[in-house]
Amino acid sequence: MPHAIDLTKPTHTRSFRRNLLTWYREHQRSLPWRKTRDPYRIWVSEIMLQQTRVAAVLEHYKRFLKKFPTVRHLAFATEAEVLAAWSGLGYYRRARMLHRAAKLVATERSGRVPQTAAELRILPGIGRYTANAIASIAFGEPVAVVDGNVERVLERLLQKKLSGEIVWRTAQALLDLTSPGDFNQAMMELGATICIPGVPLCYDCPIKKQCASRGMERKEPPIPGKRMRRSSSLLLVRRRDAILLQQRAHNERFMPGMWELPEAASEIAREPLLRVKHSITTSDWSVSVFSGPVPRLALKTHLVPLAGVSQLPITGLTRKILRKLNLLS
DNA sequence: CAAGCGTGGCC
DNA sequence: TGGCCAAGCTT
Repeated sequence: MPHAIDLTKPTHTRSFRRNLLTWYREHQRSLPWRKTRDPYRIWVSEIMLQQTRVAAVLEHYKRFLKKFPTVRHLAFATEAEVLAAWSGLGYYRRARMLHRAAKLVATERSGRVPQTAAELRILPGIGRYTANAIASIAFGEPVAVVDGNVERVLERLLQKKLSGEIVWRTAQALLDLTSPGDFNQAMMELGATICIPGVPLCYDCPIKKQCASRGMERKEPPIPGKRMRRSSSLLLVRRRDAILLQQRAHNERFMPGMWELPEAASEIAREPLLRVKHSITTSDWSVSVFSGPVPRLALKTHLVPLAGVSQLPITGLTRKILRKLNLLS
């Protein structure tokens, strides 16, 4: 009968680290941010990966770094350029804060990215997780990370709820001090590919012998949150190779300054060009897109050449619609 | 500390 | 089809 891990026993923690790291080195996914130690590139990846799927990040990461290859390139870009490169990734506040932080690094640190978790933590958009991730992966600082994956892995491993500071202490106690970057990524990789939400794939788990809840079902707390269903009508105005876009006010709380299709009058009776479903944060939208004339009260609208649309920070919904209509690659 | 912030892919 | 997320941070 295998025994569950006891964090106070060095033989247990050693065995855990070895098994996890060996597994990680054999099974890790090949990802672009794992092929570099450039702190700026790792920083960008960590911000993009916040609450965002790897597949979605992959599409944007390469393009973003081609456009902004160094922290200085990013710092000297305009916010609109940065948001345009971020378009589709969501959580645009991340891009604004990354841009602000890059400006700080460029102007106050001669473009040198901070090399410790404590200094990284000061930059806008970098919290405890991100600071520790960059410091451990790029600089080998022995600081543990806790994200959704790590928390789930640890709670299953020890079969108990670990709240607040306790999770961080636990992660730190397990951390491999000689390869903190690989260890942190290994914990997250395990959570993302083996110790997944719902039913975990324990058969393939490298540390199952030490896991207290191995193979046991756990009931995830059901979240009641029901999203609101709403509908809207948008207008597609096309003049030769240009379309009409409208910029959201800069003082909007939600996606300020970003570009989208103007609203159509609600009483349009014709059939829409297109219907799309779109979910954002708290609402599920059913959107109808009509072709039509320039609306009378169109504030802050501009006729934008199709070739220039990709340079603008457009919302994800706008991107989705224009792609469906083959107006955007 | 809970709420708010976006999106596209998956089962 | 549609509910459920995914390498968090800020307020």
